[in-house]
Amino acid sequence: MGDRPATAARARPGPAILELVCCAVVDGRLAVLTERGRTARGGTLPWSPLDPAGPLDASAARWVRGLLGRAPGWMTQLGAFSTGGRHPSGAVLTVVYVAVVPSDTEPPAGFAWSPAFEPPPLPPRRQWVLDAAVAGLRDRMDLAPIAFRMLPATFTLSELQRIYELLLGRRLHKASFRRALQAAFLVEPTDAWRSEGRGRPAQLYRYAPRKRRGVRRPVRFELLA
Amino acid sequence: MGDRPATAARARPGPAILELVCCAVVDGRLAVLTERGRTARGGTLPWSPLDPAGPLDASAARWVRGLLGRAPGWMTQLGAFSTGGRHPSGAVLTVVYVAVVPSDTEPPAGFAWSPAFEPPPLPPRRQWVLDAAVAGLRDRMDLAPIAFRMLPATFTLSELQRIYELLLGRRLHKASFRRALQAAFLVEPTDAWRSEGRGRPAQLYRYAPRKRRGVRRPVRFELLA
DNA sequence: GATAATTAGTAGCGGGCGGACACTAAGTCA
DNA sequence: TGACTTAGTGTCCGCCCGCTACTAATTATC
Repeated sequence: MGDRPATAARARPGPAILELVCCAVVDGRLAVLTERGRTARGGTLPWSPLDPAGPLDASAARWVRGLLGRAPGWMTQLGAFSTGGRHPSGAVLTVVYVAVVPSDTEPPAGFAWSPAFEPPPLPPRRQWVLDAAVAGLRDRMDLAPIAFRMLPATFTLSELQRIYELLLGRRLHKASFRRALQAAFLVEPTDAWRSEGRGRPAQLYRYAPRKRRGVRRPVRFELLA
Repeated sequence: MGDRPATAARARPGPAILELVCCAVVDGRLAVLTERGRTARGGTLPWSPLDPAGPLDASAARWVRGLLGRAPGWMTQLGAFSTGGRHPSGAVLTVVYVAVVPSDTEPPAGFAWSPAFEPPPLPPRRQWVLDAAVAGLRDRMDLAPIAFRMLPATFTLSELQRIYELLLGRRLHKASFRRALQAAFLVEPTDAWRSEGRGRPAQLYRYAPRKRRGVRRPVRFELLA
């Protein structure tokens, strides 16, 4: 297995595609963009043939921007996976990207928001990719402004906290959440307030991160295995 | 192994390859496995044509095991990148894997350990991949037993701490490091001691993680951007 | 209107963790 | 024998994080 063929053409794989897990919070639940009624075995995720010219991230960004009609709030590559030869496109290799968009993003024609935690029946490989994508969001949300990009330009701190709770899958304590947020210099208050249903109106904030260079985490051993 | 015509690459994605960033601690420095004298523009990383059958992780694991003569201590996929059409194989897509092996691993014929932080001249894309790989190790070493798998079966706690310091790029405090390690139930002492040069002999430990279910991290906002 | 209910936001307490210093232990080297 | 080097531990202290309890401001209900 360590040998190389005389010509690269021998092991030439079939075409590769891009696949997108696009997440948003819709109706208070985490939702993912799916193409409906695509195959008998279940829905598909948005996909596109891969443009091999230029950086992959740039190609993916262009495609997603065209698909959604707007640039995603945040996007990253999840990884490459073999399709097992079962993807409708005939591709054997798929590079999966994960994106988040604000709640008010309209799904493109032919697509719909599906609940990420009770999605419509998906083929096992795509279900696995979806789970991995949500886990990837959860793992990175303390290093990248993922939650902030799932919100409009101004938002209440309760809305922000709800996004964190949805992605983390557990309740958070209000006071602790706000204290940590304040210490991180990530948001600044606006002079606007919003009254939503019952209860006291909430102040609106905007995402305005300050410098904060060189925050060194303590070493932690959190491996469970 | 000449370049593939640009038209063929544009018509459909050309072949893809696997590329490996294999790290170890050699002579007290972080080292990466490189193939020497491969091209005039600089060294290359180990690579192989991609086997499109079966899961990518399994294909990569088989290849790396054959290359090194032993299974890597730990391995994960870093991501997929376009080569810019400049890889000697003619591939336009490369899937990069990162692996770590213990210090006593002999480089295969034609390969050598190069210092990861002052590597031989590498083409810019490969240099970028190498940097991203080291950063990936640093980011994941508190969630995966990366440091432990760069050591032999038994090791001293000072050796373990030195691996953390190399990957994190900063000194750690001995007492704090051991306290956190103890609290995580990751190692157990053996009854062997090792005297290395001057100073008091150090007790040898082995990696023996215990259960530790459900350690919930506090929410932290560490995004700098 | 008065009162309850609901949501927003803050104050303060207490435990635990992590960084620092200081110390002991046990070997090598002159 | 004493200086030096490395291993390993005890302890203090400040800060972070979770919790409880409180105030503030609006809507719903009678």
